[in-house]
Amino acid sequence: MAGSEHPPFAVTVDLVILTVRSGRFAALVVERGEDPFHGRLALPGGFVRPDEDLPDAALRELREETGLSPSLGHLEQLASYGAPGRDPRQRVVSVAYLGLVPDLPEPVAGSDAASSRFVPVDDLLRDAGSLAFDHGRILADGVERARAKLEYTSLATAFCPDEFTVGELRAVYEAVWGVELDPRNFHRKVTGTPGFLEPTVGTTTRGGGRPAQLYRRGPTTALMPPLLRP
Amino acid sequence: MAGSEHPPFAVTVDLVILTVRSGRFAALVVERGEDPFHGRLALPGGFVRPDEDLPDAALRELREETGLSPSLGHLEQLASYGAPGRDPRQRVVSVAYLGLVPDLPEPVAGSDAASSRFVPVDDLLRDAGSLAFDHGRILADGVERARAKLEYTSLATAFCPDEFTVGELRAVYEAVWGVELDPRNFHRKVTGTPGFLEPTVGTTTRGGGRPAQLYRRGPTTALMPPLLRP
DNA sequence: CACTTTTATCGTCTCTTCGACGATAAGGGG
DNA sequence: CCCCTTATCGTCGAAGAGACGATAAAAGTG
Repeated sequence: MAGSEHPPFAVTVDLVILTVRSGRFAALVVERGEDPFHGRLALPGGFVRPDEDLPDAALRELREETGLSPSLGHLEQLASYGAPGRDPRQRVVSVAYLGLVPDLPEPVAGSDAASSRFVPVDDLLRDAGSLAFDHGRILADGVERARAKLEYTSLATAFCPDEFTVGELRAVYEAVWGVELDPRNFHRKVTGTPGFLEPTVGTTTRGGGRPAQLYRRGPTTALMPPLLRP
Repeated sequence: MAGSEHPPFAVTVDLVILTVRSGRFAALVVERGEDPFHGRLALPGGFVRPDEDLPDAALRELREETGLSPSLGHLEQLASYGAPGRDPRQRVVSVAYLGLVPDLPEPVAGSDAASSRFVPVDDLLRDAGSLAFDHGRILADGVERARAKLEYTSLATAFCPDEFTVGELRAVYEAVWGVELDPRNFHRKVTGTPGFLEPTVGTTTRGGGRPAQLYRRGPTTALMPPLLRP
């Protein structure tokens, strides 16, 4: 409001990058190479540049830390965290972004953090303090947001490759929610929601059993009615 | 990430304070008394102090601008906005908060902004640019969040006084969503959801017609199944 | 006071959707 | 060929939602 001088703040972006990897819901973390929290795990992130928009900073950090572009997947703002003392060095307000990416060969370690890797969220959240700063809370918020959005959006497909089967999509839901879903009811629901899945010409038999129809993401983003957690 | 010097940022909070006032969904705005945007309407807000947490800054601004404490009502973080150039004076990252308050006698004009008042959101959103800075977008985001949360939470009661009738609650939904709801189905839904409403001893006849049972907020926060917009 | 208007509250009917689960289809491995 | 695995289709019963009729209880009006 006032035109007076403002206090000094640093602004960073932190990234909650989630994927499903061999049946486990996992988040991307880096090992810190300096104090504070030297050697501890942390979310990837970094300072916003003077003339950079917040989503651009998030995309840049994602690219730097993982070599990923979220063209595959999804990136959205999660929340901001600015408690005094959350960074012992200075006052930092961090804008967290939530990204969902398909299972990748390897999180191609970029320049910033050669030590980046995916770790199951259960392990990271088991005890608060396994992550540096307040990253445990940020991760928990991101995980809950992702779990909630699977219910009423088609975002689960962001965890899948370009083409996928209903069974693979179900495995995403089961890993993210940590539950088992009835294959028959799940199949009815996702194939019966117009615009959720678009069948392709191919079928596949990866995974054994009867060959399954391959699908691609459809144009629908909102699931109405939703697919509720049991 | 790096310990190098950070660029200069200012951090502010902006408030989207919503209420339902004589049947209209309205937001609190102030008239700016200085450049830029002198004389234009804007959301209340201000700079975060050096040792102040973000929610504390939001509560302080709310109190300063309206004399309100959100003990009645609800306050949650909405999103952050930090595009370069959104404030022509300097680089500002603003953390927006969403507040829901019951209808008040008058938005007791505080010290900062004697000109604060509630204006129907339709009027404010009709043309982008009716609000200063990017406050039109922030308001739109807050309005959409409020509309969505009425579906699957009991937050509509935050717009009501301590005791209220089912009809008054329905009027909240109708004003926020801009639709008409069937009084019978609505009554069945809200009284049939355990923990949503707790009956009190009294009844009232304000508004004419048959006297109505008075209710208080119940402990339930999540509406399951939700009350969907028509 | 009889009558109309207004709002509240209770019920009924139908349709959709969901969860549980049976049945069949179509691959691979022995 | 038999078995195991996964995919896909169907059926049944219960729950919830929208449409809407019916009754209740006040205030206003002649």
